[in-house]
Amino acid sequence: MDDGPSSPGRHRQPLRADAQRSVDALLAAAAQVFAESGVDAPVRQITARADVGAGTLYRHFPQRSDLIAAVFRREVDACAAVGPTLAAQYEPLEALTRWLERFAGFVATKRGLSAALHSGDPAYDSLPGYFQQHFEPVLADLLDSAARAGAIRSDADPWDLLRAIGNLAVPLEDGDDHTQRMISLLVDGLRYGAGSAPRQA
Amino acid sequence: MDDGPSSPGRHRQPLRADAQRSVDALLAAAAQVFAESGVDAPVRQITARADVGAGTLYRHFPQRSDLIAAVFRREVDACAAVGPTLAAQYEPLEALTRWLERFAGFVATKRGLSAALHSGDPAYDSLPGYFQQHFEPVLADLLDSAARAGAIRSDADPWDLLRAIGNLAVPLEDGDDHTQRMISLLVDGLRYGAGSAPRQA
Amino acid sequence: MDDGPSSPGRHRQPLRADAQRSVDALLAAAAQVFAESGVDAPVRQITARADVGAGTLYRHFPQRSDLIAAVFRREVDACAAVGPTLAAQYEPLEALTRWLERFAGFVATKRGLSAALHSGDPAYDSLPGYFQQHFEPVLADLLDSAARAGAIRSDADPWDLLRAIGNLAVPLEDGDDHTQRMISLLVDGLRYGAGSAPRQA
Amino acid sequence: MDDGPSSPGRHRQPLRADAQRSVDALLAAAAQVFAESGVDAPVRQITARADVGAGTLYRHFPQRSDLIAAVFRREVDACAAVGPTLAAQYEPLEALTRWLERFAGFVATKRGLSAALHSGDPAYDSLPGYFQQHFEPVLADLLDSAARAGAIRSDADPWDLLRAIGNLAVPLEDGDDHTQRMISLLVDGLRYGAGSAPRQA
DNA sequence: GATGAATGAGCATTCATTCAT
DNA sequence: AATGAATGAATGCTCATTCAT
Repeated sequence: MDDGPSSPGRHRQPLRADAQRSVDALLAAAAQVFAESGVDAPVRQITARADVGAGTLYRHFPQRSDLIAAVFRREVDACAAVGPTLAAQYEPLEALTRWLERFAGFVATKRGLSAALHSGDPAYDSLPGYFQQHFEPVLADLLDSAARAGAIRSDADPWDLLRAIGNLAVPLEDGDDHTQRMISLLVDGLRYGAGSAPRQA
Repeated sequence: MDDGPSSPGRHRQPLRADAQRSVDALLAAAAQVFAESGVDAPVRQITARADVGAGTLYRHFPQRSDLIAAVFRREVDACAAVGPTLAAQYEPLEALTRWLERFAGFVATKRGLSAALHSGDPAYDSLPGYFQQHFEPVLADLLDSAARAGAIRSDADPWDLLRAIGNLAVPLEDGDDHTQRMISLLVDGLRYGAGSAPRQA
Repeated sequence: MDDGPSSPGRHRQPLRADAQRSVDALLAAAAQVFAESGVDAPVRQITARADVGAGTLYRHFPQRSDLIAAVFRREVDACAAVGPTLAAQYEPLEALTRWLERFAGFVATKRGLSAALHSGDPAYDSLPGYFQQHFEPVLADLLDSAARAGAIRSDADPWDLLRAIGNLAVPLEDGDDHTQRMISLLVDGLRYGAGSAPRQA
Repeated sequence: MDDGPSSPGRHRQPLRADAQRSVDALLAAAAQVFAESGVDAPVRQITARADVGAGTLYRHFPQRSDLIAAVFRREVDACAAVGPTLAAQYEPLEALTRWLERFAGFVATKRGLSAALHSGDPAYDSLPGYFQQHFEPVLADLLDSAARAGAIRSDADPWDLLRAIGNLAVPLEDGDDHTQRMISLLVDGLRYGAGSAPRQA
């Protein structure tokens, strides 16, 4: 399921020790830089922090999106993995809400990611597919469960919701829970018109 | 001292004829350029189209946001003005929905505006205030009416909603009404838990 | 006939004093650099020597070939102008030979020019036309006169000869008159088979 | 007669089998790459095609010119060998002309070779000697025969001619026989002033 | 006031060569 | 011997902003 950093689909190919060191340094550096300056931070900033030549970065991550995907892979996996866990622990609606907040948390710390996704720059072309592939099934399951439980309508499109929250979830000043309120509102929208009425016992 | 285009609050000081001509040309040019290439299009593109020197632009619009605000002023005013009109023509909930879609339409055609607002670049610092000042009261009224009519809850924060839709409203491919669906969902969220139950008679 | 450096065909537009200074500095610097390092020397080398920003160079000479043409314009003009002069002073064959040597002298000091002409790089696309336009008519006249005098054949193609000598005329070590010998040989080739026999009185 | 590819003068030392395989692969790959992209094609292109590490190339061919010479050795030998053959089949002048065209054909397919020879880059220093050593005697013989037959003058310098045609023979667009015409012209130059007059019986 | 020339830091990217593995 | 990862200087080019004219 996992392989060399730049060839997400091929057969695993063990990296030489020095290469592995470089890749690790780059991922760590990029993670920091992305957090501080956004995903479109200058390449140099990353290589400098990783103490690595520019060519090394391009060797392992020929496309900018390759680096982004690699940096976020762990986080994406982690976030996606939370879906089933929540589904097992909470009742469907609660699980859904919690996961959306979790997902928003993931997005919010990725400054510039949303912009990059819509920039039209071909260097980012592969990213939407990457995210869709990893997140859509998870959300689809959560929506299904909630719908089957009668808690929400059954016509919600998971990709629609992911895009919406992906755009909504902007980094905020401390103490501002705008994103959370908006998620709550969206979920209420899903509940509205579901089989069971909202209020009355 | 004057309120040349960049100082909206001061005492009016009529521009010299040539200055006025420059400002007009810049506004027209910027409007076109923003529409074609987004609000972060290169400055030269604008000055070239306006047939004006770069210095002239900086004289009248020292900050990028000054130009953006000036360019959008008419559209902002127009969009804001639609609020009362809709309120007079439709029942509260319908008016609210329609205006939010109108507002989304405004935002969607401003490529890069949302990104600019969150870029952290001080050149855009004054924009959020500008939009808040013009749009918030309008939406507040619409929400109030709808709430008083019992169509939606009464605790909705207009600025929250404006920000949400401002982020949500991304330019889409033809035929994709993602934004409209999401607005509808948000409004349903507002309706959920309002005095009257959604479905049953 | 002559205008702004980058717009060889338009109406003359007097340059501002500072612009003229920059252009002059650039031309002087480029001339030196081309002589030392060839026409594909790094841009930076030229701007540094001219004490001018990189943008200034690109403003006046958007294409590399624009700079080359401008740098060589004087020399091209001078070389082309020598044709009629020689034609007036010497008998046709002598004039022809002398001009070809003069032309070879022009080419020989332009290191890399010939290579640039054949590099396929679009940045040099306009150069062949530039040279053809300036040199071909001059050589055509010289060939015509010599042919009419019966000194050479009448089927020589001027552009063919220009290309040949353009390639032939490579910078040589001091004291090596390879180029001159080859020109002489080519001219002998032209004489061969002309109306009058070579040797016998 | 032959030794390690890079040390033409030392005592023969048979290569290990794997080393020989590498060298062969490199020569084959380089031949293809030179034909497609010229002799100054990126090194990586060659090593990639040879499926060999970069270090391996540098081990066997420390200088770029070593590789070029090795790659062209067969072709050079073949071209040189044609001289005597032609001399045996045709009368001297015809043989001379045909061989010059053959030589031009060799040069013309080596994109960038002529430029490399004059680049001043020390990596190419040894090439002129290599070519001189192989081609000069062949041409000297052809010139001698033609001169002794009275078809051309006797003062032609073979190295001069080789250089001239080496420069002249530039890759051309299809259907353009510029090079052939120029060779013909040069040969006519050689004929001019020879013992026998060109035309009159 | 207007102009637009000049600036020059900044960026992505390539590639010959070295050297740890 | 072979590998190929790493290096990092070098290069062309852009563009916001300033300031001489």
